[in-house]
Amino acid sequence: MASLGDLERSVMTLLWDSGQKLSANDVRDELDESLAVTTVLTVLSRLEKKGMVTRDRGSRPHRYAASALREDHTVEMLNEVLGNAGDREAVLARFIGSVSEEEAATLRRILSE
Amino acid sequence: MASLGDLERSVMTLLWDSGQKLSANDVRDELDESLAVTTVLTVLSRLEKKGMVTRDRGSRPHRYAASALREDHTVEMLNEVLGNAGDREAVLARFIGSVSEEEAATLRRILSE
DNA sequence: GCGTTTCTTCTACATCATGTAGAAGCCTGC
DNA sequence: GCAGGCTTCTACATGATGTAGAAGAAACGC
Repeated sequence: MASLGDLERSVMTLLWDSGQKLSANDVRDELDESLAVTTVLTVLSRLEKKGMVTRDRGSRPHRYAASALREDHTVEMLNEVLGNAGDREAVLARFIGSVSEEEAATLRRILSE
Repeated sequence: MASLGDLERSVMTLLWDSGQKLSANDVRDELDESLAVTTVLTVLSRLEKKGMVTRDRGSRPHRYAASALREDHTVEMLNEVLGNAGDREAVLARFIGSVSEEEAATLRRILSE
């Protein structure tokens, strides 16, 4: 569902990182001066349709902001991947095995709370 | 990289579940009688190119098998998602929070080994 | 060996997502 | 009311995927 193209992802990353409402021009300037503003607007519209950004139509340059936390979106993606997984537990087991010792420690800490 | 279309995913699921080398006809029969065999062959070729299946050219109807365990593929996908995640730890923390109590227990067990 | 049947490969097309942007329409401040 | 900035519409190219016919290759029965 919420899979993103490269430019879409760049835009989302910017919105997530900035945590602000940005206009299409802001986005263009931060991302790539050479992009046409209409290109950015198209992408923002598509992201809005996907429910990834909200648009403030009240202010004159419309302003856009990420509609969900980046972490929440990522978790959604993770669950989507796991949804096509067959044996969820087996996958998690294997995933844990692929994780660094620090992360394992973090996970242990979180799980013990 | 290894993202799959619907038909591709169906084929992989079949190959993973069967654990056998299957011919294009086998796949067609199991999946959807109404599919043309050439369609299945095209998909299998594409999957081969993506490195998802191996083809046994020795036997006459060529036979195809999944080239990796389903779990390994899923873990790969998970890591791909996490690669675009920003703060990995934050995501994992949030993910753990979204998991059922049974799964949390399983994770604890795995982590304590 | 040869024709018939079966498989594979090539080629092709439709559709959809995405990147890209011009053209035209719409407001707003002046 | 009008110029300049914004938005919306429309459009096109590319690549992935689903779909499959046509043609070429190989094997099997005889």
